[in-house]
Amino acid sequence: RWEEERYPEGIKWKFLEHKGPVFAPPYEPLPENVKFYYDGKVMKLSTKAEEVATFFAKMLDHEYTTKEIFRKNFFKDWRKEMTSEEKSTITNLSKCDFTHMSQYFKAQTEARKQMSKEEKQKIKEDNERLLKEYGYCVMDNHKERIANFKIEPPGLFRGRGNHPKMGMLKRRIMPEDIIINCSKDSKIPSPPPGHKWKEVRHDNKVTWLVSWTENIQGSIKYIMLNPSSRIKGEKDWQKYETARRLKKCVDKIRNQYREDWKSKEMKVRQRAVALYFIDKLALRAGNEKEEGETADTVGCCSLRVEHIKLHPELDGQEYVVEFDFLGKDSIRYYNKVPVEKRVFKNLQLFMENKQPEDDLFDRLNTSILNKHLQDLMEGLTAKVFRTYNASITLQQQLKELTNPDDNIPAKILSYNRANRAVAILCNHQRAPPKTFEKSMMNLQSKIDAKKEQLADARRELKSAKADAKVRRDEKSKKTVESKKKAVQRIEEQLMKLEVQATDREENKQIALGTSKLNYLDPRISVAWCKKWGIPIEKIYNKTQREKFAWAIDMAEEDYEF
DNA sequence: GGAACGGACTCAGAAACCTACTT
DNA sequence: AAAGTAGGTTTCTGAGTCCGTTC
Repeated sequence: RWEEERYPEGIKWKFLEHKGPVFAPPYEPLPENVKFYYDGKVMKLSTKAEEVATFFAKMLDHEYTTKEIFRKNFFKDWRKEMTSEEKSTITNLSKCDFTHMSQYFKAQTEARKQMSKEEKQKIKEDNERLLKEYGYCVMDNHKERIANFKIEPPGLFRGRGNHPKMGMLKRRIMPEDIIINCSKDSKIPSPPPGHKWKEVRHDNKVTWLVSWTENIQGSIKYIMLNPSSRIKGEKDWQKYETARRLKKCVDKIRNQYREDWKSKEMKVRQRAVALYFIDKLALRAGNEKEEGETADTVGCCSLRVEHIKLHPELDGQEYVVEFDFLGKDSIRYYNKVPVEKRVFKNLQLFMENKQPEDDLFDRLNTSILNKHLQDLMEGLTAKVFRTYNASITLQQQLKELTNPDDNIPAKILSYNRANRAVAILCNHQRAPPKTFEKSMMNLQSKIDAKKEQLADARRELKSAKADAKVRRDEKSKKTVESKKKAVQRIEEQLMKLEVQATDREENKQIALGTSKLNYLDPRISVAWCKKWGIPIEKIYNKTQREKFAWAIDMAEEDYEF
């Protein structure tokens, strides 16, 4: 039971043994008959140049490949892989014809789909073997699942949003790039034959097993454990405990920042207004980013003047702030929020004599803000507000929306609605599924069919009743009963379908997964299930139940966040 | 102090994959 | 009964937060 184990400060484990990473399969050159054309003429590429060309060919249908920056970055990196002859011939990407290669890959995909059962079974078994050998490690006394034991294969970098580095070549990771972390007394994983690890270290103050430096941003990538592991679960639990501590002092903090709106110091005022946004709107902290290295996105502290508009009055409301900016993953945040007069006046002050591209909070950054929060409560940082507000919203919404008389599907709809309220708060959006319209129509026709079926069943019941009135025998009574049951059953089915339709419609552009997995104290959901007799499987699938195992056996129906 | 940087960890949506149901 | 589809699940890897160190 991991909940009971304790480690000295900063120590993450005592024993760690694993098999090291699985490398991407080596490049397989294209068959002779698959051609690349330059300027209308067949051209045989060197293996290295060909490999990079296939990365582009595989993405040909994606709109990425039409973007100027993507093409420019790709072409620059591709040329680095070319022989000098290739370099002198291939000077213009627009003259490159990858369509034959692209068709070949499509055919391959198709062929994979068409494989016989036996072939598919064999692949499945191979994967299982790989998972069994490399997918687990031993950390202290537990065998634990590893999250990502496969090294990322080479390919073209695809950032999110308008990323300046899109299209750049993500190089192949070799054993010589890899740092292994494990305990001294474990069996140290061996590198592939003929290769060496970059380094083997024994650092039990960190949780990762393998790391390497990626070539696009120069950042470090890690292999770590699965969410079901002790080390992740314990951390997750701690996160929610910190948020619960915030619950106890949030009123005090709110009073404090409201006072600070009046401060003589500009820095304090900015801090207080920013904190108000973080608290009220669940904005992210907003670290500074290096210009030109990433997409231009912001969070609270990095908001610029151009990201907000002030409306002294809008649609009958006073002091409205209109937010419009790109947040994490270049997801747009758009919101019109009535705020307190003091906040509004402060914002006007902060914006005075500034250009649109100037920082709104020019005296503030996340480090200043977090230092202040640390003084208000131990372990408090900006992101704790997101966790706190998400979880408390779920709890509140569940209380408000759950109708004790509802059946299980209707209660689950209520749960999803509560979940949705949180996703909206946290601005968790998704692109509407490509098949959305169609699937909605299918569902509607199912509903129509069910309605007809219900009408039929009701007619039959009516005539059975009439019949029974005349005959007054046991047999016709029984018929009435069974027809009644049929009507009830169909009504229930119809209701289920309608609930499904509502749920899906409301969920069109909302992503529930992120909040469910990362922001909602799972004990709230577990308690709710227990209270209303909802099977936990209706709320959490298998993976989620594994991740939240700690909460499932911890929480009783009276759990309060 | 505070900026710059490296490092380690959480959180993010898209895409690939799988499976159960239809046709 | 094979093939096609829809929708849920898993994988993938990029994008944040936050902390410690150094100058």
